[in-house]
Amino acid sequence: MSPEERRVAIVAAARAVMARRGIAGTTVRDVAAELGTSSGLIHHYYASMDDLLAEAFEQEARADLAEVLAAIATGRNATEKLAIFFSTYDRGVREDSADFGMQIWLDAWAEAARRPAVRRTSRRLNEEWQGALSAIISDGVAAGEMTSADPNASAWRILSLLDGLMLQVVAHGDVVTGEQAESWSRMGAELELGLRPGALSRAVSVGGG
Amino acid sequence: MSPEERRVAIVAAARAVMARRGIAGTTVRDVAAELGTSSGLIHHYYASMDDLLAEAFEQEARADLAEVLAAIATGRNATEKLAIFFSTYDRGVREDSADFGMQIWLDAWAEAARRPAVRRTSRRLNEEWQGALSAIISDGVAAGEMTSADPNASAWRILSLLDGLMLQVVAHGDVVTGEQAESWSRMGAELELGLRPGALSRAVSVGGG
DNA sequence: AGCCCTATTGGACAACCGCGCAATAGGCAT
DNA sequence: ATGCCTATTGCGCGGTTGTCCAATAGGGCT
Repeated sequence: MSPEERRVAIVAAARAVMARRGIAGTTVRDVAAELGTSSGLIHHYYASMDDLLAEAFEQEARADLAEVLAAIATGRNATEKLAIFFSTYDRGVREDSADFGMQIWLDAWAEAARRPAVRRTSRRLNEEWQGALSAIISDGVAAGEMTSADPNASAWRILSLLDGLMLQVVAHGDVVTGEQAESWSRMGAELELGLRPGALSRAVSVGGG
Repeated sequence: MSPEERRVAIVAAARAVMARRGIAGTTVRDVAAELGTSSGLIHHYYASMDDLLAEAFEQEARADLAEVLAAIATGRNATEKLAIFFSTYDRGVREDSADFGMQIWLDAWAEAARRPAVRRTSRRLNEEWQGALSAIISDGVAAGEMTSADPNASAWRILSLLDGLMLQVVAHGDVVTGEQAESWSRMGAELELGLRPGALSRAVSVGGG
């Protein structure tokens, strides 16, 4: 296996373990076991565990973002794009929780205070999520589909509401169900943007329209 | 020192270390050093570290909750109580960040996946915050001050929006400022409850009226 | 075939963790 | 003063972590 392929394989293994055990729970030996190689090999390609974790978190988060952005791009107007945005979170919530990567965000936010590399990555990715939402809202306002006195603030509110609700689902289990988090965040967004109730709730088949 | 005093002193030391290093970064030896005693003594009073951390976190979080509830009790109607609720968060944001305990909530939510005792405590405290908000909203709706089709859901939305915004402030610094988080969450609550813009923004001096 | 380079191994290492235990010390009742 | 009781000590145990390194294996070039 070439050095380039090996580096890719190591990060892929780290992402798999991270999705299962979280950032804080990912160890060198876990990654090595996932990869089926020795632990020493990881340090032959990555100088420190912090570097590997930061790289793996960035790729994991960015892959998720890219996937959602691609799905959003198929929407034909701002309202439809937002509906698709929520439907991707819907899909994430309903999936087998082992595959759902929200736990790594909880770890990233908590670890941000102590790991500068993780903080920078986490912040940058959060800004990109907010920026994507803000752009959609601005377009929607310009097109007369929705109203917002401050698209920037609206985007932060919608994203933070979703994060806050998902946080309860992931951290505390069924104190808030995934269905409630999804439904409530849609309702919050509709209210925020002056949309009629249910405007974001109708099923939108990704790629189909 | 009597056993009762000693238990109090141990938890106090644990809270001090926790505020400085976070939940995940608090070890038996750290607490012992803070207390000026041996590490063995901690286990003479607390069966496991998980128990001690959960107890310390619970006291820290409950003290904050009690303080806010006491301030809220001075409000003469639901709208005023909500305004006071936000003003206490305002105070927290503007304080020296070293004293502001939001970081331990980030740790608690992340550690919930790995520490059962912490998860139970975190969940219970979050439910109490939501319950307090829900009660105020129900009263406000009954009194005709505000509207909510589902006070329970409204309370979760308001709390989650605030948590999500504060999360950005604590984890990422000035990507969202404390003032923005406070202002935006007030606006979200006003929208959620059908209050006129600014209804929750006017200054309410705690205890004064 | 022979050689060299490097990917890879597998374990050693020090530092840390929670936890438990035998020994001790110090106060209080007698 | 004596003796008991328990708070407290200090260290050791087993296990974990990230990191490092000498040894090896295996593939490509001469």
